[in-house]
Amino acid sequence: MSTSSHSNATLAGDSLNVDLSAVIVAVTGDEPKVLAIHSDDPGIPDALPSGRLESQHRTLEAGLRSWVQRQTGLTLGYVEQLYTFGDSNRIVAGTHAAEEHVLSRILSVGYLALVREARAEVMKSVTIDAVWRDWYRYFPWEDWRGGKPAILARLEQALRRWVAAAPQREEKRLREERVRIAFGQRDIAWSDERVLERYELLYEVGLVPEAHRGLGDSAPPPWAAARDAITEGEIMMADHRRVLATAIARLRGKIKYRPVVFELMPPSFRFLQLQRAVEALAGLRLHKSNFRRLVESQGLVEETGEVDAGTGGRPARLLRFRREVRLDRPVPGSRLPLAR
Amino acid sequence: MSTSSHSNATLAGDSLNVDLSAVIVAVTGDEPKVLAIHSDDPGIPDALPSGRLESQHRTLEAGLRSWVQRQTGLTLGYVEQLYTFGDSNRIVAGTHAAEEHVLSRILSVGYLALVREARAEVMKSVTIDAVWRDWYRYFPWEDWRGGKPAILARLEQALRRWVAAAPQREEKRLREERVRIAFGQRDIAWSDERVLERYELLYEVGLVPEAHRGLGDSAPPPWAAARDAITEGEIMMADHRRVLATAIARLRGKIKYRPVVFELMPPSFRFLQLQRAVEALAGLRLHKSNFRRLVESQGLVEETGEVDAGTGGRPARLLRFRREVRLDRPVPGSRLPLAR
DNA sequence: CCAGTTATACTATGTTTGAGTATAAGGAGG
DNA sequence: CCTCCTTATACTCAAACATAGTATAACTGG
Repeated sequence: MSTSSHSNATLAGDSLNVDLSAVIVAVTGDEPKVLAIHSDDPGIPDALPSGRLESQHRTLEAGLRSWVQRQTGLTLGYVEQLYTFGDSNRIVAGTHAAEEHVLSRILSVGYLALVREARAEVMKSVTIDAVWRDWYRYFPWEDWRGGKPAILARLEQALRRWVAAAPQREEKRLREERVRIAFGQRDIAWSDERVLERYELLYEVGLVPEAHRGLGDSAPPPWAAARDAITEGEIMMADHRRVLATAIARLRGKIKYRPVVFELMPPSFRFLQLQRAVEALAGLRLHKSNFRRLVESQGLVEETGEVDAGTGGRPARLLRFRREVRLDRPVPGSRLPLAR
Repeated sequence: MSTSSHSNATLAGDSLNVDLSAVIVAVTGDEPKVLAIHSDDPGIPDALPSGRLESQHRTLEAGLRSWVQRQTGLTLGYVEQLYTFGDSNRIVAGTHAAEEHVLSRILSVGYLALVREARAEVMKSVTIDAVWRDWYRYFPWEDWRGGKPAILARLEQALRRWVAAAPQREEKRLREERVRIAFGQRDIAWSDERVLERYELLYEVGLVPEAHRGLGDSAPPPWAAARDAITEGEIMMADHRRVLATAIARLRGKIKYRPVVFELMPPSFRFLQLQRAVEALAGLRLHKSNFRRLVESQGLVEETGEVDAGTGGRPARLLRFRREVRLDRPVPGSRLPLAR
């Protein structure tokens, strides 16, 4: 680009690229789904829909929407920025090393998008293959709906070995505490929201295959003895699994105080259907009548007047989301004790 | 990349810069403070400490810390990413216009940092002058500790004129609703967290001077009749006021369910002092004994054993934050009714 | 018509919050 | 040294909300 060889380059001698990637979530039946770009080549892991920020994109969000449109055919509705990742991990050597050791730093802006039920409307272009995946495919330890997931026993075993392998006493205590908080042991309860914390701990400990990627030392550490432990939980391209973990954590937090689930529901639905959707996202089982009361007392839904037979039991009244409720309505209790 | 004349350029013909800016918060006495870069030239508004991402910066956060260190002499502790702004508003004409109409897009990553009480340790270098400012200087309508701020009456009046000036019926209803939610009118209560929503509404309506900046039409719209209304609330450089609004909103949300206030407190403090700090941030008065009960019941503090006389009343026991409490500990009530 | 499944109503018991009152312990001014 | 002002701390009581149920209703499939 004109003048000197590095003109207009922010990072002298380097180039700066911005990746936009989207975690597009839907709920089908009882399963939380995420849209993934899948390659037929078995060696290539799934990726999130993503692309580079281009100059014709007016805003970051517009750029994201246009990439998703191109890659999946989907037009996004609800979109929310998640986080901007820019670690040195993401500084990768340029493809043409001959060009004076150019480093290309990648800044990656992650987004969360919510769409209504996964229909067949996803495009299958010649080169790109977008598929809906159960998100627990990538995070099997996050689904507690059927009780404690079996894989956790193995992970916890490996984590205990890591704790035991600490060089000093103090270091050991710190490791112990981190595991205890992230995975809810002893007096601390499992928290559905600590998805990112858990993933990052597993990454750091080396219990997740991408931790040994591109670093030469591809041998797993001694505490990851059982080979199974590190192969469960499917890997993703680049740091997309981390972005997905961020998205799950954010969404799990948000459903507790904002009525965002309705972005994922069809126009009319049954109570239990709504409950199953929330359970799918949170990875937890909820108490039926109390959940019902919660939703009713907040005035989030109204009856459509219709009834759904064919559920295999007593027919249910169909509900719709009350449009009058602002999407980002805060909870009644402000958590701070206000004066007068 | 490479090959063509636009080698390594993400944005063909353009260059991409990343700005890092920090909202550095402290509480002194009863005032919420933010660190601002102040120019002696009266025509230049305050700015947030900020700088460009450089290639030697390993991570975005490291870049931020190094800029803050350089500009203010402060070494940051608690830091949290806020948001990445990348609107076309921020695409500004390059300094060397001769160079084939180069546009330089600015991406701006905002951070929130919390530091202990504003001490004199802020550096005064030759060129840069960092000062602690009461954050309500920039957002006078956000401080309800002394009752409804006087300026709000004027803003609401102007907003009513804007609503009335709507071309159609439906548009009018929409404007009415937005104002009602953002500013807490009718049946909706004022929410301390809707800082950004309020600022963006004022911006859109043109009640804030920066809305008419660089656009030629520097004349305020008819509904901003009273000139005073649009001059209150001090302006900041670029979109820094928006970044600050984002930071205040985030912090006000966070203090309700995470014990982050303690990042702003001295090593030991009185109960009322803690309450005043929270009140300063939230811009609201709190109920004394209920606040005390809340803090005590969560086990956030412990007595140091010492006592502080000299408060003008009965001497108070001094407290300290209980280190055992994890900083990002979630609240007990999960807001979802769990099963079994 | 019986078992299984889903829907919906209702209830008893506890915990948390909102809004106080009451009392304690200092300083300053007269 | 008594009174008023300020701050601190303890305690109370009712209303609101949450937890963990039970009970009953209404369908389907075999």
